[in-house]
Amino acid sequence: MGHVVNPGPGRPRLEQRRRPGGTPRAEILDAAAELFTNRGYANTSTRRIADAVGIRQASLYHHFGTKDDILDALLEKTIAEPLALAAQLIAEPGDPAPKLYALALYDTRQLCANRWNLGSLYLLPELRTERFESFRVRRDELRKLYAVVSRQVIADTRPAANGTDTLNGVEYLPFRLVETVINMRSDDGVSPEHAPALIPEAAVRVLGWTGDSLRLRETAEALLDRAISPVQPPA
Amino acid sequence: MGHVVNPGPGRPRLEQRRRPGGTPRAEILDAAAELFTNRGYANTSTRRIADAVGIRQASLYHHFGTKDDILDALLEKTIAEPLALAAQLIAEPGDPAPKLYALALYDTRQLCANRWNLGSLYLLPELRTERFESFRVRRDELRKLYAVVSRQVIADTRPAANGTDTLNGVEYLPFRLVETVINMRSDDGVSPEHAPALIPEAAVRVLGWTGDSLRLRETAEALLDRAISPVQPPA
DNA sequence: ATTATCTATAGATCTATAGATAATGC
DNA sequence: ATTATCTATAGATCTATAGATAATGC
Repeated sequence: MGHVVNPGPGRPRLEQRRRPGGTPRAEILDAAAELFTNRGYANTSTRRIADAVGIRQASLYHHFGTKDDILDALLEKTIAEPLALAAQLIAEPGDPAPKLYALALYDTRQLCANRWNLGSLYLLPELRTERFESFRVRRDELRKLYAVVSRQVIADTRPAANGTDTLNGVEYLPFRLVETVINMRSDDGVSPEHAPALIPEAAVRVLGWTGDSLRLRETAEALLDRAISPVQPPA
Repeated sequence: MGHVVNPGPGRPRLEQRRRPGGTPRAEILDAAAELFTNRGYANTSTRRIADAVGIRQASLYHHFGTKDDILDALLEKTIAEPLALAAQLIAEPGDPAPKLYALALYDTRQLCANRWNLGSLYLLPELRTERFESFRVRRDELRKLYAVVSRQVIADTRPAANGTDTLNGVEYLPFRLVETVINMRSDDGVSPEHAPALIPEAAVRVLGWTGDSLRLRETAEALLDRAISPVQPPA
């Protein structure tokens, strides 16, 4: 009763495997993501994570050194792809507006589509501790890349406004607009259906960009197709 | 050593009073706000709050029934004034754009000026529990009032766009824009200096409003002066 | 009598470690 | 030999309650 076919080396579990993910590590991360987002990080005990996976509490420590390591792994997964995409788009030639739109669209879709709303953990005061320094630095990089493209859009749209005194912090708004998807999802309990059509558009408009929305979106989608496809394994 | 002049009835404290606030309750709330925002709610023990106030851990329970009650009191204080202002502005006659601008300006200023960035606690998963139902309802009301004024601004600016299919969720963006001040302040460690000049303007522009910024701001400031002054005690 | 504090503690956690055990694969 | 699990537990919390104590004010 309860014993299952063993999937590999190691003593078998007492209970059934009950989580998506091919490895114990993936199962633990999925269970932790659900519990952290629904009940809070500090309020989720390692015991409870283990229960959700179907292993004993102490067995978690074979896969992660500390509870903080689990949270850090989850946060890192949310930031890696947006960061890579932003760097890639900036390195390419081309108009900045479609780049910003593409970046915002990709992030918005991810924030809507992810199984758990992990962005709701970004403001956890726990992340201010030294343990999460590396995550904070990487998120800071993403924020800066958004600002770089945003300044390019402003320079492109209103060349006269390039003086420092007219740049009144508006370059940081596109990133913040994308972040609002986290709050929308947290409050509504479901992924905000309008966000992918709304947020990227607002991100360029708030910078003063005026132009044809449909054409911008098409160009951005094309950029995304080219940028993301090489990431897929070559079959 | 450490005995002080007693401020009222009750056994005197062993330690000095060390917090702003005329009452023990106010001292506790200030200490809790600092600790909750800097170290996290679940990571802040009642012992630590008491230490910060200069009383014994058990003495907290004379002023608050549970730890959750402390958090709830802090959250309620952040929502009461914006809610009253929003209701008042909506009840008044006049153009909607200055109303929305005034509301956003008031909230942005509060979010910047408050001693602690309590908004960073709004996404705590702990707030999903039944204990905080009443806070969630009140915050929901504020969100809805923002949407009401936003729809009026849209109807005023583009009467043709009033059909449901063209209202694609943009009515909720002004509220979300104001919320971004919380993230700015959390990431920057200081109050975002540009926010009061940036956010209210973005809130109306994102709805398609076009017009003279300076005049809008003046009208909104006048609205605020009239709306807030009756709240002050009549000397 | 009322108020605000104190000391002491019950009872329930929680994280992480030590060391045993049962698989696979060389 | 390596891997992944298990049992058992040390040591450190943490919230809330019970009941005593020292002020003020009627």
